[in-house]
Order: sequence, then structure tokens, then C-alpha cells
Amino acid sequence: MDREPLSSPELAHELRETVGRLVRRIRREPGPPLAQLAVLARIDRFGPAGVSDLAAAEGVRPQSMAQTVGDLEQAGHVAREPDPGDRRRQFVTLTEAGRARLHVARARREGWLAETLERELDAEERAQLQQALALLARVAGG
Amino acid sequence: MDREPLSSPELAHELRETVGRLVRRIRREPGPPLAQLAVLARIDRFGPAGVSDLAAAEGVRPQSMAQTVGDLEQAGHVAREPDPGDRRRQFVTLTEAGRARLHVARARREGWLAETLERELDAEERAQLQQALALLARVAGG
DNA sequence: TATTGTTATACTCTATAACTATA
DNA sequence: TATAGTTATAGAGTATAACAATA
Repeated sequence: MDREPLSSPELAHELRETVGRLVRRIRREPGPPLAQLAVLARIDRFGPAGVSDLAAAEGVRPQSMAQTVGDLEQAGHVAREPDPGDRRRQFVTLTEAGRARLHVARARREGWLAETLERELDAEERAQLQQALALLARVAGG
Repeated sequence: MDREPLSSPELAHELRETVGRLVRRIRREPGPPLAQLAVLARIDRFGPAGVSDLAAAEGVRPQSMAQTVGDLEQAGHVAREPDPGDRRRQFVTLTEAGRARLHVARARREGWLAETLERELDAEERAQLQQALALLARVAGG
């Protein structure tokens, strides 16, 4: 199944097309908006954080994150707590409803992806993919 | 550098986060809208095609593709030619301006990605990534 | 001055609904 | 009826610009 190695421009092209299609496919699954889900997941994993921290972590502008966090707050999925040491900052925390929402959403939305990974790939291929994700993280995060 | 193998749900989570960040990073590079670029690239590679064909190939609805093709036509980057055998169909073709636009855009937008692949990864890692893309295509395309 | 965060506005991308024209 | 394509409308996601409050 080995193919000719692609040049970097060719590989860049394939990479862009493939991840584009994958993102569209994931987004088609029902569930809460992906940007919101990502924030809930991050707070659940790493604990309360400021809006700027969340923006930097997700690779978006603080203004964009303020919008996302505002939507989550209106839905009752996050709450804000003032930082006593720096009154500019507000810690964004998960509410119980937000935590429940996260778990349900994970089961549904990432559930599709997880099932597809199970169905389409064998264990070795999943390990291959896991290694490749580390490479992609380097490409994206630089 | 081997890590513990992730469970499929964990891998799904990492996959979604990583490709999300990568897409945002690519989109930040200046250039024409990605959806338009993808259509120009496809016609350049596979020749003129109908709107529905393009929609199916890119994994979007025909209505979405009609919008994208309409924008491209207004910009003078594609033209339409009637199919003499079926008057419902219209072949979308590249204009000279569209071809020029494509090549400039590739040099700029995918150029960043190609350079990053060259800089951040070695040849073996790029080969690894190429193989992983085939796996991702299976996940996305199912 | 720098940092945290906001609101206002606009663009990209895609979707669903409702439609016309042709097969 | 089915297919190719359209317009209208809406929502998700992100951006820039301009601003307020705090450090």
C-alpha cells in the first residue's frame, strides 16, 4: 500500500483537503457548537481559566473567546468568578449543567468519531494516527 | 517518544482538537477563501465539472457549492458552459484569471503550510504523515 | 503603558427550505 | 418522479476595530 512520497507542496495540499473534509464531517454530527464544546472540555480537564488563557489555548482571538464564553454563560454552562488578586481577571468555571452537557455531548459527537475510528481502523492504524497527531500538533502549534 | 496508546474516545478527542487548531492556523494565512481555492484546485486537476459533482467531491451540499461557484464566477475566476446533451447541467470551467489566482494562492497559502512541513518535520515524519492522511481520508469519507 | 476583557460589526463557510427547469 | 441548479435565510465560527477597567 506504499505510495510514492509526495513533495511538501503536494503533501500540504492533501493535508488541507483531508482535514477540511474531516472537520466538515465532524461538524455534521448533531451536538453543541464545537467551539463551546472545546472550552467546556478544556476547563473540565485543566480547571478554571481566564478568557485570554482560553483564547491562547484554543488559538483564537480573545474577542472570539469572549463571544463563546458569553454564549456558554447565557446557557448556564459556565460561571465567572472574580480573581481576588487581579480584578481585571475572571475565572471561567464549569457549572454542574455544563459538566453534564459536556459528558452528553462527548458521548454523542465525539462518539461518532470514536466509533468510526474503531470501525475503519485497526489498532495498529490507530497507533499510527496517534503518532501523526503529534506531528500535526507541531505543524499547527508552531 | 512512544506514548501510551490512547483509547478510541481519547484519540477522537485529540484528533478533533488538533485538526481544529490546524484549520484555524491555515485560515489565518492571507489568501482567497479556502472553499473557493479548493474548487479552483479541483477543476484545475480534474477538469470542468457540474455544481453537483463539485459539491459531492468536496462533501458539501449543492446549495453551498452553488454559492461558492457563484462567488467565483462574479470574481471572473470560473465560467459556465452549457452541457449540450443535458440542458440542466452547466460545466464549471477555469478562466485564465482563475488559473492565475490559483497558482498565486497556492504559492502563498499552501506555501506557508509546505514550508512549515519542511521546517518542522523530517522526511521520515512527512512520510508518516502522508500515510496517516490516507487513514484520515477513510475516517472522513465513510 | 500594558493587560484583561468587552461590544459592535463583518466575513467565511455551511446548512435547510422552497423554488425553477429539464430529464 | 428524479435530477441539476438556484435564491433566501440562518447559524456557527472567527476576525478587526474601538473601547473600558485595572495593573
